[in-house]
Amino acid sequence: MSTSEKLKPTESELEILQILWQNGIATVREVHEALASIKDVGYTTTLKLMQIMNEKGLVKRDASMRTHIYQAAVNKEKTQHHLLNKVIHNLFGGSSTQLVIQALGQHKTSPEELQQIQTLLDELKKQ
Amino acid sequence: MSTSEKLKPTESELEILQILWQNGIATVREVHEALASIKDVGYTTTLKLMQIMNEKGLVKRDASMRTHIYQAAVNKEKTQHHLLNKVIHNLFGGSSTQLVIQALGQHKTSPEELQQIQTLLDELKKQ
DNA sequence: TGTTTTATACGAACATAATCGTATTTTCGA
DNA sequence: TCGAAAATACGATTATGTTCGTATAAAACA
Repeated sequence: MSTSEKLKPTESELEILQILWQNGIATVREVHEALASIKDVGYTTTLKLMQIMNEKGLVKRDASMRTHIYQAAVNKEKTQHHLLNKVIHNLFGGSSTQLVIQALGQHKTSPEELQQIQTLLDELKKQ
Repeated sequence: MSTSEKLKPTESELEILQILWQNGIATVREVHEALASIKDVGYTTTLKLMQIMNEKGLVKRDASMRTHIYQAAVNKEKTQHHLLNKVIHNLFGGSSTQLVIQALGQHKTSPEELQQIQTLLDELKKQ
């Protein structure tokens, strides 16, 4: 599968990637438990999804033991970057500023976070 | 269709909504020309999509004349808000700050836009 | 007026994603 | 050791989205 395609996981695949990004490595059972805690899903469904993700190259697995060990095969930041660009393009007419304004406006942001953004903003202003 | 469902247009539907949000009203022909200028698509495909969107309640149409007049039936800002929340949740673990930082970091932002964000940031800091 | 163009309606085909049942194998505990 | 539990493989089904061909009707026009 192409690099660009690999950065376009489906929504279900993204849920699994989130868990793998967080855990580093995990078995199907572990991923499934995490998923089952937030939604109603059967074990073999999770298994099948992870098998498909393996075929697509979204995850890697160590199949040397009976219980396979999975890990993400795509970079978290790259995936975020790619999907965020799509949102900016599809939803905000290409203006990241519009997106930023919407995002800041609709959520409660702590003073610490505001400071974090301020720091980044100051740096951008310098250039 | 439920309100929440209506805020989840597919990618193709979103392309059409963008055009309608921009134009206010438009015929199938007009929407199609706009689409055809950016991608390869047949007229009846665009027509069918807009018919489906009408059934779903994503658009409204005036069918009193032979050439129907379409307009968006969902609010642009609400749709942006809803989909952005999904991205924040699915992709950034619920942290809008992380999204903002990524968005600002990966794009060239003009001084005017930076100022715009600064103004918003100042307001948020006051509260 | 007769032919060509333009419009909508609608079904069918195709692609992709998601879900789950069943078969098979392996492991482990009573 | 034997049966239950746990794991993977895999096919089948269902749902959804996308694409387009054909039929039909209305309008334009030569």
